[in-house]
Amino acid sequence: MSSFDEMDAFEGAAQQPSLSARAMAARPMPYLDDLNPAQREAVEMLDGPVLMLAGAGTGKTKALTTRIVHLLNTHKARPNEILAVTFTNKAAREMKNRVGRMLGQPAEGMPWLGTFHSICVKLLRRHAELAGLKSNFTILDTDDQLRLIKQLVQAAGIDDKRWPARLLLNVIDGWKNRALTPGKVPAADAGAYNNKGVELYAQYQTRLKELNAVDFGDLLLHVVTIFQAHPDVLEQYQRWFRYIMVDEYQDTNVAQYLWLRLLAGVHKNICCVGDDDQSIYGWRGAEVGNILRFEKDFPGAHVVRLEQNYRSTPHILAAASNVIRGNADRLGKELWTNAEEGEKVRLIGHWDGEEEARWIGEEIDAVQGGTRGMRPFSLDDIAILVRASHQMRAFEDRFLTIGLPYKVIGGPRFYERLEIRDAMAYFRLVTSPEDDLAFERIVNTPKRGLGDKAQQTIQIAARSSGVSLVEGARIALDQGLIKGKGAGALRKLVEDLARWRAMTRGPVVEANDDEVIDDGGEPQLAFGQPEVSHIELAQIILDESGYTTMWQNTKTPEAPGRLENLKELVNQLDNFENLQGFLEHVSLVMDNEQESDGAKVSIMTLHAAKGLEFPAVFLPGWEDGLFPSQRSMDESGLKGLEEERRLAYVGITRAEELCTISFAANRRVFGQWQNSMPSRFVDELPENHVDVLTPSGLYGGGAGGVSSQGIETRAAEANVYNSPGWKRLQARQGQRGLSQPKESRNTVIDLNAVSSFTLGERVFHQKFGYGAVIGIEGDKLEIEFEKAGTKKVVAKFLSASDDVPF
DNA sequence: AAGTATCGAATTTTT
DNA sequence: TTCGATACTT
Repeated sequence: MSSFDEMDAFEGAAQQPSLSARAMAARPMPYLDDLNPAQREAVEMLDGPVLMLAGAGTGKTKALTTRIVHLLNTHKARPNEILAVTFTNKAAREMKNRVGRMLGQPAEGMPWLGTFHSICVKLLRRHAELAGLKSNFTILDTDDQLRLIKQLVQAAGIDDKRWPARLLLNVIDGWKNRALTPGKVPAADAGAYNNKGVELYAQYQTRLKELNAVDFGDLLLHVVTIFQAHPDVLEQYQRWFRYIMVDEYQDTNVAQYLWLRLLAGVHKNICCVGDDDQSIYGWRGAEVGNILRFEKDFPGAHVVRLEQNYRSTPHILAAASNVIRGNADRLGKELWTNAEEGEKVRLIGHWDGEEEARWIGEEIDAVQGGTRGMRPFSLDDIAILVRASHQMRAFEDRFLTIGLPYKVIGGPRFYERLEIRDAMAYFRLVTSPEDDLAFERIVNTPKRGLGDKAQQTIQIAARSSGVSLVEGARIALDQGLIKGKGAGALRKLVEDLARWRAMTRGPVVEANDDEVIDDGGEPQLAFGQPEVSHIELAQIILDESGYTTMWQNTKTPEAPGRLENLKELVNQLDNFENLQGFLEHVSLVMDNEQESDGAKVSIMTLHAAKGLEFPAVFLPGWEDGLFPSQRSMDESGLKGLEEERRLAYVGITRAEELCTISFAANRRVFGQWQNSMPSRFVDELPENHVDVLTPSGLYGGGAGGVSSQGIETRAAEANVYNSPGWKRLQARQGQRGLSQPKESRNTVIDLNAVSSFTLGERVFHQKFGYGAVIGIEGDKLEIEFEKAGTKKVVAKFLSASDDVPF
């Protein structure tokens, strides 16, 4: 499969000539009139290297998509000759949609628009043998990776107390990000991980090959390695991709950079879009240097700056600009806007983290109601952006108490949840019985009485015969090596797996999709097997394996949710032809946007907020040590601080109309009280664009200046009042303030909530679990939870415990 | 092999 | 404080 004629047909471009035909027909270029001069320049400069420096909110996606349309319209390239790379599936999807909309038809004919990883999977499946793999290799998730590495560490006799496997994983990932194969790791770095780093890395790679598996880093690393070792293969692609476009270039790592350079080697038509000021993934291997060096890397490069901002008010932009000015290594950009003045950025200090959460809760109410002299905001318009996810908790607790609907964005994602991974491991094992990692994951889940010893026996049996673990288990059973109740359970498991597998071969396949990848598997018709759809099969697997039962018998508060998720997983299968297609999809597309009903405040990390925008943004926790993060500064020094500053910049520029920054003098960290100084970034806010608010409470509001002097006063105060007695007093005052003035809550909630619970009733709460009602105050109930202690909660979030399935 | 206790650690996480 | 992993107990 190396000729490009085949490639052409394979990718579906030939079957869909209509796209290019249509583009050809579209003579006029009205889309160009929608652009400002800078955008237009970026769109029309099609040939040669181009760096599009696009500040926050300057319409870079628009420019990027228009550029693609323009390429097609001017016949510079056919849809399948354009390589357009993004980092996230979401970005890829959006681009695809927008291009499709502009062309007036779905952009299905662009097979090479996707994430780095999904494109690399395509390439690697084609040339797998050049990397010592079969083209149906599996892609491991972090869980699998870690399990594998742990085994190697153990085998090497390393004390994983002192040298956690997790650390080695990070080291290896780091090398892969830098495109370093074991042989290429520089001597200076080889000392990592107790001097065994490189050795274990090599072993790990060997093991992956044995398993016919790759990790995320490998997807790029293998492709780069193949390109470097096989110039003929590289050249085909170099010639094929006439135009290359890259989104979020500031986030590329070395491997991605090399990949791009190699591919752009012939035509040199590469257009990178990015913003050096928004590089916040350095800790993950991203190299700001890539974007800073662009003009050197690609001689004759044109740099276009997109500086007109369509998102935020001048005050917000001024605040952001002033903060980011503190960074040294910048390409330089100044955002401007035609927007109305609007509100100044608001700054407020609080006594402690709880008060901060309380204040923000009240402020959201005010902003929502249209007080503050602004238009009323919907809860969907409001976001709280934190530096570290543990900060979210204070807000969740507070919002739960006052009944403010919220959603946490970017927590553990659907496919990363324990129960989903378990279920997927079963599916994996059914579609590919040689998937040892999947087997290890579920042999004893649910409990089958197969402990360490039994599993070791299986390992040995498998290894001595050179077969998969499933086969090894069969052998071990036949030889009577496994005893006790485990034997029966294991036999059942092995037989079940075979039986389920037989069911997958039912006459289900209707191969018509344009992306069918022939993995060499032979679709056979099996006779005598019941005809079941993959959806039914999935359900059968979960039921017959006892996995569903296991959760039904679990009486922890989260069990019902897990069962829900499993149901949702089975529903998802509807979108796929078969289990295999589903698994392939999931390994790369880990996101699953669940639409929620009703408007909700969003809570997320600053990292998760990149690329998003909200009319009103709250930025809490601006304290030195927390933000900028102490660890970041300790580990990466000035570089770390600058990345933190970019994070501040990203945070501020998410806001369209209202941006509120806050900090607290005291915060409970790991159960210990700590006091802290306001963030140094607070000092970098420009005074004439900032309104300093005074906290509403009686305490903690003494100082109010933005100057560092005022700040020091505050810190001193904090020390004085840091005694336990004071804190108890504050806590009590806080409690009183809580129940008195706040009765102006959503009446909707009140109506159906008030009388539905009685004293002493047993109830269930999504987050806190089971408990009993010990007090009622309107729609707020005091609940004594079995696990979580006594809490005040709004009735809306409770259900009578009988509702909950066991 | 499974349940319980104890100890230790706790940024950020696009794929 | 809470989570998780490990070690010890039954």
